[in-house]
Amino acid sequence: MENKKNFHATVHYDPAICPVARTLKIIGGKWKPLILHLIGQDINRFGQLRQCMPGISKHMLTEQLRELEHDGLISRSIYAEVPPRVEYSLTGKGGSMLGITAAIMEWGMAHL
Amino acid sequence: MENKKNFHATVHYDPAICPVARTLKIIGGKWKPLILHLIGQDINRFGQLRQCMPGISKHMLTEQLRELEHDGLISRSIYAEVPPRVEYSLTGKGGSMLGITAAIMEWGMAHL
DNA sequence: AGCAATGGTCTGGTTTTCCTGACCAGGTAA
DNA sequence: TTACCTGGTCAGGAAAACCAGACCATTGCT
Repeated sequence: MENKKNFHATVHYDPAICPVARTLKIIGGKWKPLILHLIGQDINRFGQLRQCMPGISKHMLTEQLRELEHDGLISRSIYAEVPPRVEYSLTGKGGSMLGITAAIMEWGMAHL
Repeated sequence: MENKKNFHATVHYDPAICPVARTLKIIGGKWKPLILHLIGQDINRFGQLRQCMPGISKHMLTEQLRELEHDGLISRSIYAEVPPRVEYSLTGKGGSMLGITAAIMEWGMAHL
C-alpha cells in the first residue's frame, strides 16, 4: 500500500484505459448515437436527418456530422445536381457502432 | 400528398416513438452509461465511483445517481455503520442496461 | 482538542451545449 | 422577376451542464 492511506476503499481502475469511458468520449453526446442509427436506416440526407431530430438546429447538426466524419464513422458524398444533394453513409467503423444503437433500441422496445 | 410541398424529401418517422431517441433521453448524458457499467462491476460506493470518474464533482455524481434511482435503474442502501456506508446496486431494469454498456465496451476494445 | 473517515449538501461561477434567425449559392419553375 | 430547392455558414445569446471548495454529522483514535 505504500504511501497510500485508506487502502481498503481504493479501486484499482484506470479510466484512461476503460473502453466504456473512451467510447463515450466519441459518441457520448446528446445526438450522435441517434444520428448513427438514422444513417444506418438509410436516412442519410441533411434535411431528412433534421426532420427526425426535433429541436436540433442546423448549426448543431452540421457540427455533429463534421465530428462523426472527423472520427471516421461516417463519410460525406456530394452529388453535383441542382439543387445539390449530399448523402452521408456509415464507414466500416461507423457500421460497427450499430451494435450499440441496436442494443439501445432493444432496451427501449422492451422497457418503454 | 395533400397540403405537403416537397413530398419526395419527407421522411415518415416519429421521434416520439423511436426507441433509440427515447432511451437516449434516459441514459443520453455524459456520465450515466459509465455509472451503470461501474455499478455492474461491483464498484458500488459513492467514493469508489468518484475515483473511477476523473473530473466529476460530488454534486454531479449525486445528481446522476439520484436520477438513475428515480428512473428505477439503481437502488440505494444505507448501512448504519460508522462512518455510514452507502451502496448502490442495479435493479432488474438497470441490469438490463448492461447489454448496452457491454456493446459500448466491445466497440471500444475493438476500435481504440 | 484535533483529526480522520464516509457520503453527502450548498453557493457561486465557468464552460459547454445548444438554439434562433438571417444570409448565401446557383439553377429552375411560375 | 420573384420565389423555391438543398445544404449549409455565421453572429449572438440563452440554457444546461458542470466544477471547485466550503461545510455538515457522527464516532473513534490519539
